[in-house]
Amino acid sequence: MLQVNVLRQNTAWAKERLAVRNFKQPELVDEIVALDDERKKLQTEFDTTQAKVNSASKDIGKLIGQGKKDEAEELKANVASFKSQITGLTEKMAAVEKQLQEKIVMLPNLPSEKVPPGKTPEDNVVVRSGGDIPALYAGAVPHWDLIKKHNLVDFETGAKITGSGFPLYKGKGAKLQRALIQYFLDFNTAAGYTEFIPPFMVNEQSAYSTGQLPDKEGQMYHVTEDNLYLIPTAEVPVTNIYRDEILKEADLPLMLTAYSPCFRREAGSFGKEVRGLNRVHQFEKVEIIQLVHPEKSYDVLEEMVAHVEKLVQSLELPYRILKLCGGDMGFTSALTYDFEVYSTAQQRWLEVSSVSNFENYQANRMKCRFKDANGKTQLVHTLNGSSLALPRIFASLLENNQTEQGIAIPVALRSYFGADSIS
RNA sequence: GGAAGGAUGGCAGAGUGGUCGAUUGCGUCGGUCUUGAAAACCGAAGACUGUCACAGGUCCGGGGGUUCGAAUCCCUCUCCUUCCGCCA
Repeated sequence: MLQVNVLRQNTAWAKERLAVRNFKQPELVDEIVALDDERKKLQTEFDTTQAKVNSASKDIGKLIGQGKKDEAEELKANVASFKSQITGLTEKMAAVEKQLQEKIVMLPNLPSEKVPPGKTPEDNVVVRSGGDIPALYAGAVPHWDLIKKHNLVDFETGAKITGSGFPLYKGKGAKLQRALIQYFLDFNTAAGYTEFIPPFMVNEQSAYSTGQLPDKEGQMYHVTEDNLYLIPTAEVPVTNIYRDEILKEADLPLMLTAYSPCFRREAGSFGKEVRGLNRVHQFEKVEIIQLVHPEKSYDVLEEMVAHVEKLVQSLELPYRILKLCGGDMGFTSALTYDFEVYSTAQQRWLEVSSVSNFENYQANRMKCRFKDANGKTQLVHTLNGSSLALPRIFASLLENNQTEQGIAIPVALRSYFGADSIS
């Protein structure tokens, strides 16, 4: 969440920034500042009253020690009036704090100055592209047909076991999936990331810290019996490793990577959008996460984009990198780059990675800080990105590499997959 | 699931109603000494809030209660450890 002090000191600027993402309630900023002022006023009042009680209590202790029972009793009577004031103030403060909290979590992150204006995905800006779109042979088909032909994924049985959107990978399909995961993790750890396998369910607090709650409640599967959520991305458990921690400046940057299945309810899409592996309820993903010094986060964002770009290049896929416009950015992000690969048989771009700088938005919710050179505690900046999401990579590999003989496996993957092709 | 015992500052570990925000040890950071380091000695270090700066307030797993006063007593929740049961 945003820091109230920042809003107080830069109210006009904050509203301007929120307008970039077409945020509809700029008046919330004023309301939040006003509530915080009210909170401070009550707090001061509370503190001075409490101070009186504290000093009286000390005096009572001394008087009893000296055997002056009567004087002690007199003081006790005085304290009683303060107590009722304190009770009233406590109630008021709790009410104000509750309102403040409710409103401040409704504010999304402030977009960075680098975010292009715009409302829809059409307004995203292509910053780079690479790889060649292959010329497919006449009989080329979309990945769902290739999957059938080579018996790689069984959607129907997945639907029988669980429901639609829960693919059952089998045979070479399962092997390819495993090869990709292994390759991605090796690629990330070689670049200095430490590998984790996190819990696949998180509690409320963790989901709240990274911003899935309270905003995107419906996106996650919720196990009500134990009040746990199935993770929509490894970002949630892995970022939360450092919740409520005060790190040393020398610890930064922390570079973390993790494989996990991801569970998303994603209601509302239909048709081509969700055909095959384009959009599913359970998918695999390898994530990279960094916790960094605030001054470095934008450089690190570019590094992470370059890292993912190298990975995509090594898979020999045609890709482009988009800088997301204000209207298309996630709630907690300050700047996001999306990676898309071209799915040649479907003739459409598929998002395979999203790399974001959250600045201190998540860190403020998580209370993740570090001690700087002057001994001051500051919030860290957090970043994350997919490196990479599996299903669409899987789909585009099949589509782009299909020939009349079968499906060619990119060189980088061959030792992991154990073969040059699927035929 | 049953039984018992725990949760205190970076770590270990005292503290069972009043000068305890907390003894001590280790670790950390300064300084002295040293060519440098180690050792030794001296000293400094918690977090949050708040203030121009002080002051003040809050924090001993979370929440609630008793009391003039709670790390300390009571209730409750969570987590951990050990034993039993079950189990990949």
